[in-house]
Amino acid sequence: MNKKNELSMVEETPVEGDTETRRSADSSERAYNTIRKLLVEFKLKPEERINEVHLAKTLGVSRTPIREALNRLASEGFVSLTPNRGFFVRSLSTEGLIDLYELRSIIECAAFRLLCERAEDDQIDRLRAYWSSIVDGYREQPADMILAEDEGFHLMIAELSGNPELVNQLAAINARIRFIRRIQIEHRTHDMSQVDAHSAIVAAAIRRDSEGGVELLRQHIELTVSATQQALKDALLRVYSPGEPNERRHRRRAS
Amino acid sequence: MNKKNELSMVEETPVEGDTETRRSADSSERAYNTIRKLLVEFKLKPEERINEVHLAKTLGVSRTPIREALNRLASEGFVSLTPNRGFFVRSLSTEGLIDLYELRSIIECAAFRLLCERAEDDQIDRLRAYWSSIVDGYREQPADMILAEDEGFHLMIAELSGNPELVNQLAAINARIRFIRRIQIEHRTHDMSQVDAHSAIVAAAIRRDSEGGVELLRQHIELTVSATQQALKDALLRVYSPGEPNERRHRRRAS
DNA sequence: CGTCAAGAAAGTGTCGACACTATTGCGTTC
DNA sequence: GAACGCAATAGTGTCGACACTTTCTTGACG
Repeated sequence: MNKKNELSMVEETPVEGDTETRRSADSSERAYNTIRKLLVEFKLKPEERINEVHLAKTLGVSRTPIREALNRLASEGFVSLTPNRGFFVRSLSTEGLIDLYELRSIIECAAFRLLCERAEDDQIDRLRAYWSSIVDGYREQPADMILAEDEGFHLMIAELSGNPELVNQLAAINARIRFIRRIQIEHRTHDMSQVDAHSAIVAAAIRRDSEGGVELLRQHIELTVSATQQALKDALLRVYSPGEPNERRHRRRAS
Repeated sequence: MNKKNELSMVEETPVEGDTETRRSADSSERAYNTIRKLLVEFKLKPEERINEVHLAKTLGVSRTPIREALNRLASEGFVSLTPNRGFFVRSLSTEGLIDLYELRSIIECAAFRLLCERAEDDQIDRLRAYWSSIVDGYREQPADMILAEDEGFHLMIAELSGNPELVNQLAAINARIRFIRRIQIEHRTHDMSQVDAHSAIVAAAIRRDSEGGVELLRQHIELTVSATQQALKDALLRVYSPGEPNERRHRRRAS
């Protein structure tokens, strides 16, 4: 069997240098983070069946924490579970992504409205301060940094809505679209417009211009979507790169 | 042997009558459903620590499926996980509930707008047909039935938005507030208004009156919230009722 | 009497093993 | 040589066991 697979490039050290049977801190949590990263980076490919034993060996743990992680990832929509057949990587169509962005837009716009209604002045000022603290040199950051700061900005809006459920939802959505956002950011197609948009949104928040801010947000996100669609095509192309056979597709008997 | 504690009133038969070592169909799934029901019905009380071994014995399975179920329930917000200390039943404050309803309102209103924009005429007609098929005798149904039909109605709106993510979100939210909705429905405080509201919403959908329908929905849900707050108080009262001793859960040998 | 420490008990986190199910591969039949 | 079993293989679902951590108990000390 070939398959000294491409997964081994994971930076997680399989086993710590400790001869005794000392268990590592929290296998389940580490497994969760690692697998999620694999999914996010397309190391595990859409539609692919996930082999638990294989993964367990790669991460140097037993199947138990792997399964716990996969269960969590399943309820978060990263993978799906078919009884007696195992976990499969969620398929990622363009549609699916658009749906997610639409959901994100809904959540964020609603959050902004609530922010305008409810947030204290000093909270809004914290938003302003946060953004102005990172706006300088925003473009020059590495992609991961930009991504984190952008997510932070939008999450802060959700927080200022005063509804923690909105924060949770947005965080979950972010996690699911992060991989493609990173790709998109690396393209750097519309950097400045993003910076401007954030500033404009802050301004709208300060004057508590609910409808104006919502419109800005909507456009901001919509702009991202169209840029993202192109990025997605590139990504998919890269994933299913012609070099790889990648064809042991699972067919259950077609009736 | 069996301690016959209060959990055993769960209808789940611990072990199937099969002499051979045949495993039951899907322990994990059954555990998930059972535990969720326990949570929904306050058999497991807010803030309470969940004892895995105990639960495992009660359901007649090992801890593995229990833990898988709990992990799922954790990502769905039913329970929380503290490392090395285990799972705890999510505390349920009135605020938390209001936040959830607010989220629900956001999702549903957005779904209705999308429905007005995108749904085909025959889809909307299916909504109308579904509602008119159950509107007769709606009041006379048992609470569980009403609940299911009401959820079905609202889910259908989400489906007609064309965005499956909205359906997922709404379904998840429904699961989390179901327990209190049932209690509220048993109170039967505003039956007719609910029936009327649904009919009015259908009418708005038919004439694709986006804003009108949204307003109806918002009011409909808001009405539910206020009715629910009272129901919640009753429920909490019942849970922590002084009448029931109910305190030998994990009180091992009182000295 | 309160408080603190050490030991006991209870409980979680992970493991390796094994039963059961799905899939693959091979030989047989038409 | 395609379709159909049927055995071999691979992989998931669940279990009981045990190491490690937290919580409770007990008893010495102030």
